Amino acid sequence: MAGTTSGDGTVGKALEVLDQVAAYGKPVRFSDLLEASPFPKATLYRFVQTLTNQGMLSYDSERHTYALGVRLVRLAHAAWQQSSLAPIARPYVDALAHDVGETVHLAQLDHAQVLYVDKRNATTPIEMFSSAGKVGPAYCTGVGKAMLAYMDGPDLTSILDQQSYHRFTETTLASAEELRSELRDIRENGYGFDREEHEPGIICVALPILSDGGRAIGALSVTSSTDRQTLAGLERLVPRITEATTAIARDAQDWRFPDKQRHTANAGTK
Amino acid sequence: MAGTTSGDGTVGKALEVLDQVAAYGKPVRFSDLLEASPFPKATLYRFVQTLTNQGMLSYDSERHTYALGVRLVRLAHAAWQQSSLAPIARPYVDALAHDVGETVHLAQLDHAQVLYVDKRNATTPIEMFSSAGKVGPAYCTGVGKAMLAYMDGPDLTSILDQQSYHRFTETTLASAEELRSELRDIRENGYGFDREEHEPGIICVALPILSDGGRAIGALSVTSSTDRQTLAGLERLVPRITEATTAIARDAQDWRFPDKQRHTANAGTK
DNA sequence: AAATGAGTTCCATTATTTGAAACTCGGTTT
DNA sequence: AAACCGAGTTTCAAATAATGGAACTCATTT
Repeated sequence: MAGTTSGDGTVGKALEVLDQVAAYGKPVRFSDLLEASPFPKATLYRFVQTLTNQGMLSYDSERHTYALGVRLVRLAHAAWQQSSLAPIARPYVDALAHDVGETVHLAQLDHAQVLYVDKRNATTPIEMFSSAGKVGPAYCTGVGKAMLAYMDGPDLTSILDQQSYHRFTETTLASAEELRSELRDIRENGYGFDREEHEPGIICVALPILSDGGRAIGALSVTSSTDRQTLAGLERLVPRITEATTAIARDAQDWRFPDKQRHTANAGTK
Repeated sequence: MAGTTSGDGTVGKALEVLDQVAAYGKPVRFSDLLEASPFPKATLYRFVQTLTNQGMLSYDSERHTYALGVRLVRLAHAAWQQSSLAPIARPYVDALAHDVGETVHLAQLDHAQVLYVDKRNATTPIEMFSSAGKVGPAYCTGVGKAMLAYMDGPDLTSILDQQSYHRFTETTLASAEELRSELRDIRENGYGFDREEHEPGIICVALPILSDGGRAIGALSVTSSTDRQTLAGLERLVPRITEATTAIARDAQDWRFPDKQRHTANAGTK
């Protein structure tokens, strides 16, 4: 009991402090932190000290401010490599982006949100963390819907319940019912669209990346604007995108679980 | 006393587990972790549970494996924005890379190591996390030496003591004494070179990014190969790079500490 | 010179962590 | 089929580490 937010003992509380610093968005003084914190001064002080010792926070002794530390960056780098599809998918995403000449997104599901883990844009060369690491809504993005389409039961229900269903545009699917019906269509077709549901003028086609077990372990989308493209035009890219998603799925299976191979039902297709 | 590695109570130990998972490099089973861990089974078990609850680890229930969690990626995204020079430096790094047509690195010091926080390469467009988040040795890289050159006293000594002084190449400075002498030169000139000290055939020129207080808050380097460039050729780029470093230093001052402005001695140079 | 306030330390109390051992549960061996 | 095995999970009294009210520094303000 005594649950503030997390409930997971000391470690949970310390991590809460990390989030607080992250939420502040810029280097933060101790007193600012104290104000926004549920912990008494001495306690918070010790947390901040520990986290700083550990490299999770960095302390600027000139300004007396704390910021998120570089150890996080190192850990995130490792997280990337081992728990995201990005390193596996890279060559395929590169090739796909090159071939289609449009923006390509690689995303995974993080609880009820979409986490973008990679992005390739034909024109602007790089966006670093600013795109990777970003989160977005699941219910009104192509990649989000493509992944949700391959879930069911209580898992899906729980996620659908957590969506905000904010009506960003005219076409936003703003209820769980509409969304469920859309998800059925997507599952039938094997791909789905974003019909300006999140941003006016922005459309995309998205495909899930499916594990052998049929779970969506990620999704790939090609995004464009209504100026340049039509939904039909994007739909013509589906075969090309499918090449990428199946290749990524295959490699993910091999790489992440090289020893324990599964009852590979669908092997040998080409 | 009782010092395993960190010593910072429960939080330190939990973070140690995170590092362990990171070091493993791929999804890891509980028993593998247990083998490599100084903690008894029940203790480790609770840590892993807590970290999973907290989203710092993710658990794959099909394979019974743990991997670094996505919360890290989100936190790192924030760390980037607030505690690295990357977002501030971006436009200048872009412009510099474009002008010089060579690879540009932006780095910061993380304890005794160099942490690369951004990279721009004229030819290949993107490398995402694979470059950002990477760490390298301080004593034999251009950026590392450029930053060390602006440290002194016990801080410097402590860092010099932590270097491995592995002799990567013929020209590697393989002792603290040689390095100290080199650092003096760099401080005098305001810039330094990597004379194939880390990798044969790879040379670079590096400049520190200096705060008003004269501390090196980062470094910028232009890297090339002996095939294409000479040290003298790189040296000719120093004025152009200086433009970038001073601009970044100025913006860093303004952005990170917008309220408390310093006695800006060097303002108005175009 | 006194007062303020941010940041830091102290220390007895209290709650949490600790870890050996016991248990559960799939799967394998006899 | 019964016994076994090993990975993973839970239990609980003892030990340890976290807690936070209050006192203290030290720089800045009035």
